[in-house]
Amino acid sequence: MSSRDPHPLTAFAQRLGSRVPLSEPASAAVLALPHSVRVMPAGEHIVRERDRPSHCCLMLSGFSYRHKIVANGGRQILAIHMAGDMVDLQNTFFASSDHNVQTLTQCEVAFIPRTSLEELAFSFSSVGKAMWLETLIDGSIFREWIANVGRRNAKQRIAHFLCEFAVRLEAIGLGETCNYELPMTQEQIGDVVGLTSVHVNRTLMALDREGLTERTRRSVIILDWQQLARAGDFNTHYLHMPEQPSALA
Amino acid sequence: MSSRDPHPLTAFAQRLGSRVPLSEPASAAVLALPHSVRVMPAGEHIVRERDRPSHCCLMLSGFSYRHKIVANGGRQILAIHMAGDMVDLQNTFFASSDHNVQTLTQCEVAFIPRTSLEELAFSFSSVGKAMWLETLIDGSIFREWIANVGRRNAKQRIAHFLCEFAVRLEAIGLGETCNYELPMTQEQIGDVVGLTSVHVNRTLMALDREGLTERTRRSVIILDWQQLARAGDFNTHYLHMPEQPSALA
DNA sequence: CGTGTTTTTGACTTCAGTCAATTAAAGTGG
DNA sequence: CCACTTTAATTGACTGAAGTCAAAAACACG
Repeated sequence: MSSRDPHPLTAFAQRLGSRVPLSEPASAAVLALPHSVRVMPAGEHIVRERDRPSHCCLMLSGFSYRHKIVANGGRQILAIHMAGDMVDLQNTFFASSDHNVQTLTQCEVAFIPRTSLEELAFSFSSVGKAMWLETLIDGSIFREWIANVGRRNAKQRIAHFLCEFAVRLEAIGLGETCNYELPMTQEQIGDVVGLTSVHVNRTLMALDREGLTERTRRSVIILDWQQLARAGDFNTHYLHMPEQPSALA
Repeated sequence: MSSRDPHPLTAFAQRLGSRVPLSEPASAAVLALPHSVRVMPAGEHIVRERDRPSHCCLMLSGFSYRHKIVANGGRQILAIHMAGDMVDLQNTFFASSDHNVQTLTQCEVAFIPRTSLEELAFSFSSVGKAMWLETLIDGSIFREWIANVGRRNAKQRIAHFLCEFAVRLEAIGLGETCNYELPMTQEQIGDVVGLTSVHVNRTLMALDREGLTERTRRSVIILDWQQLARAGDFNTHYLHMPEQPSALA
């Protein structure tokens, strides 16, 4: 997943293959996708609302986020993306993007022409199905976030987010479930869960005080996974992972 | 869209065709999909969480909704579906559903075997692309709902929902944008926008008092569309409609 | 008509937001 | 390595939007 990988698209091919088994030629076709790799600094826009992106962007390393700005200037983060995620399948088929995508940390991203991706999806139905599944899983996560923000209180929302991030990180082999770096400010966490940074701070400290977590700066240690998952009403079902991660078996 | 339609799938074929132009044979293949039509009473489950649906369900008439139940028993509605919507593309490709789908009113639904739909999608890339677009639009609406529930206040959330419902209804030729039936109780509206029924009631009455709407029981009359859209921070962009409805031009 | 929803209203509570100040950490350039 | 700036985290006092509880009024429906 780093720039020293033999081929930048290997991780992507593996991800697709974990959804739907890919034949040799299908797998080769994925790796043969035309692409250009770029390193982007933190805080840079990958896609802006109203853009018509001609390229789809695949995360190779680092973290990015999608967000919308609402009337009073408030920002809502809609998704966090990490290595292996196709950031912009959502927008490439639309006339124009309905939201922004921005890097959270420094990122390596591979830009793939929309048309090549589309051709590939329809020449290899296994690849097409795997890509479709990816977008369906994105949708499933969106639904869980609607429920998180709409019907859970501050403690539940934040605990849920901490669990989701942990599980997704582990699924791609970065960091352990119970000890990881969360590359976000408390303000950004607030924009994920629909709270103010002040209240995020108070809630995070309460989780620490209750012995569920232990934070130092950006590092999160989950001391009691079971408790935190219970507190956050968290369950991996909606992530539709190929296999359950060990910690939750 | 009613049972007196010559063919129950006509509306669906038209919907797909409005996303991506369909050739004669592609269109014929859509109409040739095996299916069985059922009339379901209000309040019935179409899909339950953890189900593995073998059929995908297409709305022919009536309204249904997806929802999740959270830890404290609260319910969050994730989407409202109306005639022409594919209700369960989301779940048919997963091992098991991650949420419930239930009828809101009496509905006519066509059940289509998952496998037939999948075959069709990959034998006609136009159909496949149109279906993919449908799921991407669902995703776009989910994202807007995250922002609605996460970052807007009660008045904005409800105004936004009233606008969205109006536009979607008009897009399928049921009711006018500014005068329609909303087939939901205030409790259900609350479950859409993440508020209690009491607060929904107070907010709806405030909109009436301000002269933006006029309600009698389930009927909604929008007296000032511009104002209501502004109040709800509503903009049709995220609906990615083939053409803009007249009222918003 | 009576019965069960649904809507409406009022009084009171609470969770989360606001505003503002303080502390801590992370860079930055000399 | 140290002053200097900037950004992020933390804390406190106060406010306010939305929730809770409970009862009354208005409908819908058999």
